[in-house]
Amino acid sequence: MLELAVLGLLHESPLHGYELRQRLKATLGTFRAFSYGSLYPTLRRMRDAGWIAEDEGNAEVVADAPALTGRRGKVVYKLTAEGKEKLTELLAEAGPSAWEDETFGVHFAFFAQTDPEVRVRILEGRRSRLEERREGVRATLARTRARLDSYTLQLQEHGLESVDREVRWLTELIETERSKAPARRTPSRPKTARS
Amino acid sequence: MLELAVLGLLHESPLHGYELRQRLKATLGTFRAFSYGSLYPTLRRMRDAGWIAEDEGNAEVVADAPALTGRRGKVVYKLTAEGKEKLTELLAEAGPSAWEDETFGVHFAFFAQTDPEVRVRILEGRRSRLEERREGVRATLARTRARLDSYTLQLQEHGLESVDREVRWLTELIETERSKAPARRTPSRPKTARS
DNA sequence: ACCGCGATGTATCGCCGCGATACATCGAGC
DNA sequence: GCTCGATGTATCGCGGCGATACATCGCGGT
Repeated sequence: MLELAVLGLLHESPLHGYELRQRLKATLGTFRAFSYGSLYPTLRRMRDAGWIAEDEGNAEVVADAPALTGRRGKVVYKLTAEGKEKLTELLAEAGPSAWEDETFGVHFAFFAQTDPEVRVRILEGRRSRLEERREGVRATLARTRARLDSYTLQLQEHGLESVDREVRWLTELIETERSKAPARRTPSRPKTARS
Repeated sequence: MLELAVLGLLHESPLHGYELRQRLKATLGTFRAFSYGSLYPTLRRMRDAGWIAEDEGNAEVVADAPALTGRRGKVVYKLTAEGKEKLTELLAEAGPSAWEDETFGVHFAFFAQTDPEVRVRILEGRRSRLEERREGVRATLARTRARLDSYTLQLQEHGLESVDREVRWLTELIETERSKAPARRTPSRPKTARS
């Protein structure tokens, strides 16, 4: 969700749309771009919801250009108290919504602001989500393999390897995360064998 | 685009929505799912455009259940002549639209039905698209690296590696493709499949 | 003999995000 | 003096998604 990303970014410092977009690119990299076609409407929505406020102050810049049709100046946004609250709430979210394809990366990008326990739960959730998908695809593939041409097959196998790779990455991250944290009475099973 | 996938699948045999969805899963695997929320509206659109036709014939099944509200039977779709034409047209598409993230996989899945020269051009286009993105992200990363926390950094680097991996995959495929084809000379005029 | 459940099957709704496009300002370099 | 690319705000249509609703069918369990 773009909202979390905007909240997370604005938590560091007030920004205007264009900067927000640059920061989004710098923060999410290959993972996601977020076009203006998403950004501006989202900003509007968030402002209407009261999570962010437009920080006027560059109004003088406008002064020298009088009655120009829709003269627009920079619009700087900053977090409101409700916005901070919402951010905290979203950051604490560790359920399914946080391990979806599109969402996970955003949550991960703001892990520095996330509670360590929540981090592990998101990581594990994401991993099982991926493992489920992998098994589903593997099952289907086993059933239909014979009927598929070589290109389709290669696509499937490449995809499966990609998923595998991400699972391995997540496993590493989980281990690092666990070793960083003082071995708190682990509520989840220490070494869940194969899933 | 879902349309290409549907056309490609129906080219093999007539199918109804549910089967189409199963085939979609079996064909695209991890790459994409395509929910019913996309499928049915698309089917409607394609029918209205005249690319596919509803193959009635299971109407008798309905007979024994008289005035049931919205009694629905299977709706089998098959390709029309225009649909076949459209499929040929889409399969010949080798321009930017074919190397987009969401589109590429669908094109690839139907490579068996695609002209060998077009295959190579799609593969190469996809690869440069990915390389461009990678360089862009690398540049941004070099500029901002110092300011990023370790999680953001890890996300970026994982993403970069994924892109790298796909580039390598594509390179292999291109080589295989070239060695399969009798080393034809530089394609007669790029035809620049703009659009 | 009955029931429930999961697979089969069609369909819609609201939301989100994308790419394209338009418009406007500004500094740098030719 | 001019164009060009970066900075900047904004909208539009559309394609896809997840959730949801509804209906039928065959199977296994009790």
